[in-house]
Amino acid sequence: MSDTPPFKAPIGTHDVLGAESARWEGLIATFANFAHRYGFHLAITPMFEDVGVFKRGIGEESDVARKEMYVFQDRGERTYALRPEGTAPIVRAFIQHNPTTPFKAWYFTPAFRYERPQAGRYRQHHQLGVEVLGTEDPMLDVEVVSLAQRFFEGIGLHRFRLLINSMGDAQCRADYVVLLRDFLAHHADELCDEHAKVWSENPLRVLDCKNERCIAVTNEAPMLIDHLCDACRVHFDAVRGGLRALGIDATLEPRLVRGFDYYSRTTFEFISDALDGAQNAIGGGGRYDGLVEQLGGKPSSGIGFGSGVERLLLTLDAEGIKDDAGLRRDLDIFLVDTVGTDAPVVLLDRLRHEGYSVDRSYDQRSMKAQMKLADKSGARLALLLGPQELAAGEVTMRDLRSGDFGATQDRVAQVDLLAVLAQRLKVT
RNA sequence: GUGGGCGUAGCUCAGUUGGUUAGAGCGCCAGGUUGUGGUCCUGGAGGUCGCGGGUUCGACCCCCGUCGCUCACCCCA
Repeated sequence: MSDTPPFKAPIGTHDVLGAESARWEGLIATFANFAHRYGFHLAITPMFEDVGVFKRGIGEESDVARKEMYVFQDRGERTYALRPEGTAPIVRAFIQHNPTTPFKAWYFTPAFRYERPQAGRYRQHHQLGVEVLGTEDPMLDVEVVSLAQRFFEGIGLHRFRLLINSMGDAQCRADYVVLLRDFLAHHADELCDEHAKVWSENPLRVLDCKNERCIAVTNEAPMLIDHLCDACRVHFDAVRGGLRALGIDATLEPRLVRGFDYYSRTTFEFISDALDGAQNAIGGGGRYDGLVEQLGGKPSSGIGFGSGVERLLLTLDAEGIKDDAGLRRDLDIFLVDTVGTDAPVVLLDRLRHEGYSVDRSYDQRSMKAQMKLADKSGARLALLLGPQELAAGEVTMRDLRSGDFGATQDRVAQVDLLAVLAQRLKVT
């Protein structure tokens, strides 16, 4: 025994094991399935990038870039950052490889931000998301938003809302910010303590401040949605029209201003009404028509969506959804072995080769103990292989889910086993 | 970075105004006769009471520090 304290997972991180990881598998598999249906392929990019990828991408002034990134130097003195979000790396890869467009990628990735952890917020969290690069067709906005919507519905969520807004393009947003800045300058002393000082640095931030005083001021402020240029207006109308055609209810929220600088035109956020904390956004995204150029590529538009896995799980709990889209994985078969020869391992190999999920117990436990394990495993069937069966070339097949205590078990000849299993395990 | 709450078995917690061998439920292990689960019964293993210091004849309990967890602000997923 050592007298040093045991190691623990770093602050704000957590291990996902056992029953919890089964839920993760379910969510990820479901998302992958939806992404494939919408024509996306999986993109895997490095967990760390040149720090500039993120600084230039999300904006040097953003909180994330300023104080939340995990930045480090490798032995070659290169400065890297652990990815704080999923979009910039995909865009960097898009520029580097110049694929044909539209380039549609989905991802599952950890994201790292140095923040104080709290409910639904971690230093390492995980996101599921999609990105589409290379076209500004508003139908893509509709597809991305509807993919998110259908995914949330698919995992069983009910109590959530979709908020949508347009941030305009570089030109009309800049024109609007002049208006807003001018307006705020006349009301600076009425803002909340925080924004009274810093409103000038990023006037848009004031719009989504939850403080009553800021809200009172901004209620009278000009809104970007009323100052879009014609092109942005037409684009946004097309997006909203498309969503309406799909029966997806998107509430216009002129105050919706997302944190990263790269957003333009369509922005959206999914809010859960089941989460009562401040961390109630279960997903969000938008268009980033300037980002590719920002990172050194040819002007090219893009749109994406991301959702936090931990927060989705929290939301499923809050809504009382136990089944997680029916993706719990239980064993098909648990093998009980009291012979202690090679026969059981050979049988396991055969069954697994056939595609069944099979487990067994180890360390020569009593049959009673093995049956308890079989029960806990959730397996549908127990196969018993003991001296009697071995001698007769049979196995005993016992149904573990037959509700009553009546023993529904049969002896099956080993030569017939696969055929019988196919029958028994086929229909659920 | 700032502030509140909490740290007792693997988990959820109890622990009387500080008093001697620290408890429960669940979980885990083993039994309940002759190879069989889910209910039930019996027994068992398992705790430096987060860590360090202080007060005291005596501290799980009081004080200080520290680390960790948690919740909130900020921002986001």
